[in-house]
Amino acid sequence: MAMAMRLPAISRAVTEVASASASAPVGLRRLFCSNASRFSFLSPQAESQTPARPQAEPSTNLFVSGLSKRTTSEGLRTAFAQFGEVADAKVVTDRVSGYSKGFGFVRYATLEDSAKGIAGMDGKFLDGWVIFAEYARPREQSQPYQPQNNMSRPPYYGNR
DNA sequence: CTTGAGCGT
Repeated sequence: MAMAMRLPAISRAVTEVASASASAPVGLRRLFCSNASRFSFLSPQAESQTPARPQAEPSTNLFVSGLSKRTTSEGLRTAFAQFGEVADAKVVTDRVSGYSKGFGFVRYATLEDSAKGIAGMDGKFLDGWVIFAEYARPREQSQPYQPQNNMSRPPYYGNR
């Protein structure tokens, strides 16, 4: 009775690992599959079909995630500067508390440097955490601060 | 103020 529970529990765990690898972000997926997906001659369709998580096109700007919440913008710049000229490095912090959100951005001076930065830093350790570096998606809103929530509707307190 | 899977006030 008690022994019979063990085997299903194991196979369930295996299934969960497999599905986690399938639904994980591209950076995280490298943990499970490494570069094996590059050799996709066994399943040629996998290459032509758009994966669930499309990668951003190459840019000088890098999205870096998996950061320790103790990693600062200066630490980020120092780590990535080994592989190229860093024009800007920024750990994203909560506006009110000021604490790191665990990801950030690194902008290199050139596309060549940003490619070397990904190659050199993606999957590496920084402050005790495995970090992921990939090309950043273009920002959704433009440069000056604009609240994404439409609070523009004036308050209305009834008559008069 | 350190334990998340995340694209910037």
